[in-house]
This record gives sequence, C-alpha cells and structure tokens, in this order.
Amino acid sequence: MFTSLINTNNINIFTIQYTLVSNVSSLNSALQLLFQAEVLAIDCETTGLDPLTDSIRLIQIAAPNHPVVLIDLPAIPKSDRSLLKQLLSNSAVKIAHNAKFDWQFLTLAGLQTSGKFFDTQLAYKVLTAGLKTSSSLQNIVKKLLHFQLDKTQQISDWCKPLTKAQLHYAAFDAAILLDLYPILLKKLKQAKLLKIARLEFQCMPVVAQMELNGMLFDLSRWQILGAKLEIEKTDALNQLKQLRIASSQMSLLPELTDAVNPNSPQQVLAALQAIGIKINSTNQSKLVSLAAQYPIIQALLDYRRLSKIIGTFTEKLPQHIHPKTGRIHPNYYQLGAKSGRFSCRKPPLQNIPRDQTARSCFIAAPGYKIIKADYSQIELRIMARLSADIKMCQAYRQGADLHRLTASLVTGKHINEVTEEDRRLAKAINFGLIFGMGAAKLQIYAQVKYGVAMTLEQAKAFRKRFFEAYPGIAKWHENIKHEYTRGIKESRTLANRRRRWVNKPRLSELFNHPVQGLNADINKLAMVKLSNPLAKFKTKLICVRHDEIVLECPETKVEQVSHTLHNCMVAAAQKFLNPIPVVIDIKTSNSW
DNA sequence: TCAGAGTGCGCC
DNA sequence: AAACGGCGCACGCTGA
Repeated sequence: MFTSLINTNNINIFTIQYTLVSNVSSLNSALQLLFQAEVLAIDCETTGLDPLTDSIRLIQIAAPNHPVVLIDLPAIPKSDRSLLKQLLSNSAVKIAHNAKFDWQFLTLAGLQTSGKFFDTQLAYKVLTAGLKTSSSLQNIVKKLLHFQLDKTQQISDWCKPLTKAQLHYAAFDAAILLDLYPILLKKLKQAKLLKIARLEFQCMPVVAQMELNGMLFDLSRWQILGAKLEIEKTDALNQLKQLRIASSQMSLLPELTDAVNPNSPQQVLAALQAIGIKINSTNQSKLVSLAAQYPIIQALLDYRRLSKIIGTFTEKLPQHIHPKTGRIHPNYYQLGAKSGRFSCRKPPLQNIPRDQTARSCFIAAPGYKIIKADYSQIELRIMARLSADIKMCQAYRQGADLHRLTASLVTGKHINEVTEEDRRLAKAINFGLIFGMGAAKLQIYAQVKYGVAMTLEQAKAFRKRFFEAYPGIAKWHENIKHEYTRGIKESRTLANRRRRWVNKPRLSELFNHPVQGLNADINKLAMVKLSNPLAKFKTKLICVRHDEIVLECPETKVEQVSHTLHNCMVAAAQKFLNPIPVVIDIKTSNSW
C-alpha cells in the first residue's frame, strides 16, 4: 500500500545528502550556507530523554536544497559554538517535531533557539483536535507523505560512535520536516487554523521553560502531612473492619465477607447491599446522601478520599523530586486535551488537592516569592459573552456577584436576603446548568460538591427558573441544539480553535467546547504575553492550571511582576470577552 | 500472566 | 426525552 520509495521536494529516501561536522572549521563553513534559508528544520538526537541529566549527541539542521548538516556537538568546544548560536536565533522559521524537547536540550546546552517556530506535532494536533489519531512523526509522514518512516534507529545506542545507519536516520528525520511544513501550512490556512497554531507555537518555549523551572518542594513538611493522613486513613480502615464484622453476622458466608477489600467497588457493593442498603453503585454521588444515616458509609468515603490522596500524591510526589534540582518538573502537554486545554503528567500537578496544607508544601526558593493569579469565574464570563444574555452581562458590567444574583433569581429572595447556603446552591446551578446538566444530576452535584440538599422536584424547579432568569443562555442552548439536529462536524472557539466531532457528539460536549476551549486560548495568550516580562524580571513561570498562572519571583520585584502579570492576563481575556469585564485574583506568599 | 477496559476520584 | 465537560492515576477485575 505504501510506497517505499518516494521523491518529495527535497529528498529521496535513499539518496539523502548530509554533511557530518566534528570540528569548528567544517561546522562554520557548513553553517554559513544556511544563513540565507527562510526555514530551518531542526532535530536533536540525545543520550536520553531527560534534558536535565542527558545531553545532545547530534544536532541535525536541514534547509531546502542543502545537504543536512549533522553536528557532532560533543566534538565542538563550547567556545566554538557562536555561529551555531547565531543561526539558531536568526529570523528563519524553525521547524521541529515536538519542538519543546529540542528547545530544552538546546537551551541547556547554551544554544537557546528563538524566533519563529513551527512545530509539526502541534500543527497536526491543531488540525486533528477531536479525532482519534496519533501525532507521532511516523503517523504524520504516513498520512501526509504516504510512506512508512523507519524509526528503528531511534532506540539505538546514541552514546557510542555513530553508525552510518544512525547518521542516515538522523539526517532523514530532519529533512522530512521540510516536506511536512508546506503541507501542514496549507492545511492550517485552508482550515483557518493558522492563527491558533501560531499561538501554540509561541506558547511552546514558555511551556518548555516552565518544565525546566519546576517547582520547589518542601519534602519534610510533606512527610509530616503524610503521616497525619496515614493515621486518619488507618482510623477509617479500622471503622470499616469493625462494621464489616457486624455485617458478616448477617451473612451466610462470613468467611467471604470478612475478606472484603475496601478498594474493590464490587465487594463493597455486595457488602453494603447485604446489610440492607439499597444502592446499585458505590460511587461518591450514591453514597454522600447516605453518609449521615450510616456511619460505615462515612467511614468508606473517608477511607476512599484518604487513600486517593495518599496513593496518588503523598507517596508519589517525593519520587518526582529531581536529584539535580531538588524541584518537581512535571510534563505539560499543551494540546493534551481535545478542548485545547493543557494536560499535565508525572506528576499530575494540575490535580493536587486544593487543600491549603498540601499546596503549602510547594514553596518559593530563598529570596523569592510565589505569585498566584487566577481568572475569576472565567467560564461564566465566557458564557455571558457567548450568549450575550442581558442580565448576565449587566451583572458583570456592574461588578455584581453573579452567584448571589442567580440565588436571588431562583429562590425569589431579595438579593440582600441571600444566605451563604443559597449562594452555594447558585454556584451549583450556574456551573452545572450552562453545560446542560439535567435535574437529576443537578441534585447530586449540588449535594456532593456544595453540600446543598434538594429534592428532585426542587432541582427541576431550579432548572426551570434558571433558564427563565437567563433567557440568553436558553437561546444559546437552543441554537446549538439546532445545529446538533442538523448534524454538526466541528465546533470553534472565538479564537477559532477547532474541535472536530467524529461520531455524533453529546449535546453537552457541544455546549462545553466553546467555553472550555476559549478558556484555554485565553490562558495560552496570557502566557505568551508574559514571555518577555518573565525574562526581564528574572521570574520563573512554575505552573499553569487552566485558569491559573503561578510564578516564582525575586522578592524585590514582586510589585512590578504582580502588576505585569495582572495586565497580561487581563489583556489576553479582554481580547475575546470585551465588553464583559475581566477580574483577576492575585495572591503573593512564600508558598503556593 | 499481563494488557486493557472499568470504576472511582483528585483537579479546573 | 434527556443529556455537564476536560484531564491523569490507582485499583481490582477480566479474558486471551
């Protein structure tokens, strides 16, 4: 099916030309020829995957109509790399696949790449957001150039003297990017995605630097916290044991129920059913409302919460402290979510419990402060902007508390009589209903997340009143429903980010994407705007979380940096939300 | 025995 | 007619 031999613009799979340079004179004469090129494809082969401990073995630079330059970097003394540095920061478009990886290695080798970037992986992800497709170089080459890329050398030993096969592979990997570039560029233009792709490209070095920065972590404080949680968990487990013995007396098979594993939903369900609790599943939403009635259920919920925190964070986070920096450097994937949001892994810092005692273990280095800024109610503001609901827009323009307003509208109370519980109720209503939640889920959601109990009838009534109170939202939902019934192929955010729909999407997904996606667009734009100020103020971006940006800043510059951070975030959001005002909450302290 | 789907839950 | 969305990770369980 796939041709093994193909002539593309620049290369032939068997006749690819390359020049291996291992001394400064041959390096510089090879580089001289590349300064006229408007595009440069760059790739690095490294001794491993960790930029903080591994190093570059080979740099490949490809330009149209030139042999690929393969630079044996360890053979070039640091003092002889000035022309290379110059090339990597010139005005050419730098093309790379997963450029973050190469940027990090090059930066730590003192070869910071700057200027315009074009990341073939990000470009492909922007084009295919929503589809189930791999964005590996191999797959992209297969889909766009119609041949099978041989990656067997990728896992070869790059620490030993390089073989001809390795050099050929390395040259090819860089050269192929020159062929992908015009195709991806054309597709981006045709799909009106070039702008959003450029936002991603500009964001890339900011993300790359953020990973290198990492977060400083107070291990001893964390361990004290962990020990406390461990005690609480044991308490909960003991309660579960005692109560299980009681339950086993009612069972015909005590030897089985004695062995109930609290981590097994199946066994727990059977055990709870055996003592007469009528449930069909043991998830939080089914159990919360029964916790007051049955102590064992409270113990189970406690146990689950604590073992989650201990298993996922308390025990795992210390393993991610980097021996070289003493900091935690997670992996951020700027297009990790189909909506355009970031995802974060190893460790998942975007999921750290919001509990202040946990977060206070992430600390500023001596002489630094942590500045944390988040967008206030960004999704609701986006919703106001998209729906142009008159009451919602007016409330935000007047600086009113939207949750209080909703509380007043759905309960019929005067705005001054709204209680704290009413306001929590309104939060559940606002956050839930904009994405199309039904009455049954609203009832559960309000109980689980906000501790507000209501009957199904009340939930139905609240739902009805919400859409009567905000007819603009109801209309916006109607419009999307209309598109939905006609069969919709894609959704766009205001920044024109696209998400494609493969099968018939759920209606709620259609409600969600324009909101969640624009939130991501805004946060990324804010990061890009911050890029230069961060360098100027020697401040580190250390974490981003959907609507939140965390910086580590020299103590002496806190005021200027807070001010700049505020301005960048406001400007990014204003670009899309105008005339809805944007509010940023900023806090400065010694820890997160 | 081990990959993978399923359940459950931490975050926004 | 009714329907929140987006992640990553740990765990028990299933089936080839």
